[in-house]
Amino acid sequence: MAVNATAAALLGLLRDGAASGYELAQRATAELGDFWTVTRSQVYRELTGLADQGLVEVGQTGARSRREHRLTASGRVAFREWLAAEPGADVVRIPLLLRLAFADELDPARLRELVSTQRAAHAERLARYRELEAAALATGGTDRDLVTLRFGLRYEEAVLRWFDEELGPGGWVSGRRG
Amino acid sequence: MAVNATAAALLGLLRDGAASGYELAQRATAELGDFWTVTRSQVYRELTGLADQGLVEVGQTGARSRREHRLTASGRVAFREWLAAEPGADVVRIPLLLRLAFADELDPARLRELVSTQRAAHAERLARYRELEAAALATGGTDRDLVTLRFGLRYEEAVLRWFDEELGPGGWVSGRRG
DNA sequence: TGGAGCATGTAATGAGTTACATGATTGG
DNA sequence: CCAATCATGTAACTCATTACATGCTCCA
Repeated sequence: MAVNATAAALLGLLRDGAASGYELAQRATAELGDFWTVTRSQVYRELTGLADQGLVEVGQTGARSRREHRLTASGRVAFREWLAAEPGADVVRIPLLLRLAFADELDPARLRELVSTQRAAHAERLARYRELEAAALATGGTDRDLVTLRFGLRYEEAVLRWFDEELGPGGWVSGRRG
Repeated sequence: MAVNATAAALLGLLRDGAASGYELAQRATAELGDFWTVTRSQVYRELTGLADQGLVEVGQTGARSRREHRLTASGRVAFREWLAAEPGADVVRIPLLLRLAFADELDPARLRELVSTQRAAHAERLARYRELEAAALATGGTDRDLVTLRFGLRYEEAVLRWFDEELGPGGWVSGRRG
């Protein structure tokens, strides 16, 4: 009864109550959105698989062909098994890095532009995370609730520092060295 | 003539000379390995597409069905276009984070184990990056050659700090708080 | 000279994204 | 009552990984 991470995430979300695929996709975005993206299509595909394995139970078809999915006992077991299994390797893919690796053939002005746009995007994310953190703390969030958010915070901070120290004024993108 | 990032990477690597798919896969691992993984199967798939579009030229079939691929003029143009295009969004997927989000249902001892295994893996990577950096500096590597490596360094440093401050002694995984 | 290992490529499968179709609700 | 919007799901496609097959080379 091995499930993949995305299917497992759905099982995890179903602990909060039965749901349609649409709802699950929403829960996923709300609760995991920033560090584990799941699209609706994935949800439906995985739910089909989970139902085939008896890990979720599909209810009657309601309005707008809505089908509610409920976690079964074996679904809960499978979820716990996945939870205790060794996590897979991280996937980190930064399109900007790939371009930097080949930047010898890129016009310097355009390069500076790319870099500054990307930096702005990261700065924005960091700002958002800070707001989320403040909001969580204000409403009594525990460390537990914040671990994943804090990961995001540290990640964005590190990335920004990298931008500024490696690519900023003094870095090779602005033309002083390299 | 829009190409995806992986195909573009192959075009970029082909600037260093014609190559078989196998060789390209090796170059990709050697030169981009740590921040842009490319499998052999991907290489062949993309090469087929690139050949169809006339962006690479396929030579005669040699020993072991080896086919050499050469960058064409339009291939070079397509490469430059990709290079100057806006990079896509980062993909960062950390299976451990997903587990942490659901860790309420995980046995604390097992959780500590998972965390410590993952931490060790990151520490190892950091050490490797540091060696690579030292080696690069020793052989006269410029900042340009080091940007991507430095990204990896900062990333791993940030991740380790996160481990230690959020999950280490005092963090909720070791049971003091939360 | 034959087997270990490298070089080369293919097939099958799984995961993720984009685009599409349609049925209910609801506020104006 | 109808137009906008939300809820729901499907189909088609692209991208990525795993498993497989086979042909050279080379050295013990």
